[in-house]
Amino acid sequence: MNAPGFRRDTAALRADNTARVLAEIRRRGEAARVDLASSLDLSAATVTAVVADLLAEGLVHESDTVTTPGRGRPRRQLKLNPTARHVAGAKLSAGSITVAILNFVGDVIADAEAVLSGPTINADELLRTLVSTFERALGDAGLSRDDITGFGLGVPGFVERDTGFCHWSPVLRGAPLNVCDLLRREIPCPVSVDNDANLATLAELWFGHGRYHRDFLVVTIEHGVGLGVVIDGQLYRGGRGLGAEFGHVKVQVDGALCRCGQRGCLEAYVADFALVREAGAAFPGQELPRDTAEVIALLAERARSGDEVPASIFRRAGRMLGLGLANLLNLFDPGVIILTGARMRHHGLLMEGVEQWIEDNSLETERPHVRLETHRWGDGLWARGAGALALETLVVHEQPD
Amino acid sequence: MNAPGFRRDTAALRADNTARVLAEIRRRGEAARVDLASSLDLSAATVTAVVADLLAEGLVHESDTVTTPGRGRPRRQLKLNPTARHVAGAKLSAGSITVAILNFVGDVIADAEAVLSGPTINADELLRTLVSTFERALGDAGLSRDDITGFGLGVPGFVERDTGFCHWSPVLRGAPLNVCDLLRREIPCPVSVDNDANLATLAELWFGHGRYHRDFLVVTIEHGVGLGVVIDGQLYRGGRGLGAEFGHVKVQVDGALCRCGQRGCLEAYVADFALVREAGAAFPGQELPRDTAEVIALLAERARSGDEVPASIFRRAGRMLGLGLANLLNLFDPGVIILTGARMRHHGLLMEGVEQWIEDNSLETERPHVRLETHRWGDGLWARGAGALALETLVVHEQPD
DNA sequence: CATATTTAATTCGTGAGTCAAATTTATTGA
DNA sequence: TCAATAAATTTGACTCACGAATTAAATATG
Repeated sequence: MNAPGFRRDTAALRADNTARVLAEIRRRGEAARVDLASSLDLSAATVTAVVADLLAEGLVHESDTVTTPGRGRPRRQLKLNPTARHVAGAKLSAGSITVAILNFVGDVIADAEAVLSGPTINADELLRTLVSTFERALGDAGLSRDDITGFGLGVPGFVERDTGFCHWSPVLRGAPLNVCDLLRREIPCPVSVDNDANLATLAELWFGHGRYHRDFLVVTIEHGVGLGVVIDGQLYRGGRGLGAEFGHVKVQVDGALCRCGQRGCLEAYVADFALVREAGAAFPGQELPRDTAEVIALLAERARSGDEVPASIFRRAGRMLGLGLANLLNLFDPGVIILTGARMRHHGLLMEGVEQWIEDNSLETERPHVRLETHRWGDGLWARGAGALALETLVVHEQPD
Repeated sequence: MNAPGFRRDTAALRADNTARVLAEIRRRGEAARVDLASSLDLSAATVTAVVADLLAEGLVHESDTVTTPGRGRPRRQLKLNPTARHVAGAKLSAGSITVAILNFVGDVIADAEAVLSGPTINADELLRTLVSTFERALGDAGLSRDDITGFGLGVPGFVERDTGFCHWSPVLRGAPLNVCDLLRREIPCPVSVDNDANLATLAELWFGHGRYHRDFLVVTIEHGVGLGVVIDGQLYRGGRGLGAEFGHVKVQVDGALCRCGQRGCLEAYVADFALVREAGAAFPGQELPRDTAEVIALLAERARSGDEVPASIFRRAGRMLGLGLANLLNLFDPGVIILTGARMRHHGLLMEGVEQWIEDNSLETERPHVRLETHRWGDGLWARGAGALALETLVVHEQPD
């Protein structure tokens, strides 16, 4: 949008206003035309025209529920037609794939999960498992492939949304690889791929806290550390499409080895694998559980019960995270940072002192401090974000109507 | 632009296209209508209409020079009318103030400099010196205050452009302070204030290498370390207007003390004062020159002649800079980084190994590497950028015509 | 030298968008 | 039953950008 060479004629104007109306209705759940006019700063006439088109297309319904705040002609509430479109959102994680089916409103109406053969897979297994899981979710939703008009997939690692190119992933072997092309073999509708942290951010932007902010950051802490940057209501992916790689920001010169092969990455101190690695050193000779999550739970338990060594592991991780967050503040100056991801379960341990650390390491102004919002969302978050990605492309593609 | 509540009617469309035409002419120096149409992806009819308005307003002139590339009707080259408007740009540095007068094209037609009473000044001295230097420059240009339609000022430190608020500056005592309000007392035209690194960036964007890129970073190394971020052709100032504070990004946990009071800031390793501090330790008991630049020149000379201690100072600075730059790559993924500022004179020493460092510390992809462009611009850079800031506000303000 | 060719710029007609103002619609309060 | 009120729609004026046709101004050509 707004690209160089974007033709700014009146049709584009209308398309833009239509998209804004649609987004506003989704944001509010339901809204009367007056609401839209005042929120979007459009004239009532324009809103009427735009809405008329949307009603004719069947994308929006007029609800009869007459909410009467006083006298005067009652406002007709507008809602998105949930069944107008359906999209699928999928997320590749270490060891599993989740697929969700979303309706036009953005509600998850069905989902399915598959366990993978190991922590990393190849392209072949990705495609096979993805399709079968997709089919299962479709069955649950009572839909067929042709009912799906958009497919979004989240992949951890260095993924370019525009091209669908995956340059490196901790989960997917065989990179560099064009994931979009791969999926298109089996999926008939438009396919989009993005970094998983971007999808979590999209979910926040469309359905979560982000609806009420135009500029914010989302930091995800799970198997890795991810970042999503929202600037003026839009997800920012970097100048060439591969930015916001927070997990591989360096927090230490010649620091700990990261799974990406570099040294001193934030992930190498904060992510699952880093904590597990430390656990190995903390309990030498001791048998540790196979499952990563269990190791971390154990570590957390011991830290909480006063054991100094595991406590220091979390302390160091928190300090590095704080350093990284402080740097984000310096560079992006957001009003809000949303922290999310599974690791937020051990939130207390990790975040202990982080806020103080941030405060100590960011410039002092008279302005209100940045707000840190911790958002422990369900696993659905990721897939829902992938669905949002699909919905996004959907809307864009539909504009030339 | 594109703010929530931005009314997208046809008038805004025209205003936007007008601004684009103006910018394109300035970018190219001169251009025929066909050029504009193809570059901006507008129809010839639209360009004719827009240009007609600009000609009528006197902002643009049609040059008679008939450059004939072949047969056919010769193209009429369009140029900005240099004398259509005049603006002033000023820059506050440690120990001096520079003021430049720019014509509508963006050429510096006069400038003046004043030496300050010391490395830091108060608001009173700022205003007094600024006005007297401004008057001198005006005299040189043969203009009066009323001829100036915009005034831009660059201040190092934490400065908010939107409000004109200076939260902290290494040069200006008495912060927090609203610099815009201060200047308005004496300057009759619209006043804008911004962080100095942003102005250098604006200068690159309007007049320098940046004209050929839509996404890039500018890193300034001088008394401090500054950053400017250009996203999609627009200067990005952070979510709340105080972002891109590269100099105070932390490159070391509990690191060297910075003049801002925090620890581990990049500036505390790379900036002038950091090098001088190190020089003091490198030559204990030895008498060092008073002047910062001289100390650094001495340091550089000894390093070049093989003295290991001063060499290590530059080496460490370069390494920290490399770390910081690598982090910028991870977060912004620019295609180009422009390095500028006075310290680029010792470019060789500082940059030795930095490129390697960056490469080692950024993710490996099959894409072309980021391009590092070193741009040793004259001192006029800053003031010219301040002028660009003034020109920018000018154009925006003129749109509602 | 007259004419065709080529390219730049302008003009004109059309479709579409937005807006403000007037109008219609639906409801409440008196 | 009838004003008052507020939401939604319709109407009319205006502007914009576009494409096609037209005009303008040069060069090439025979």
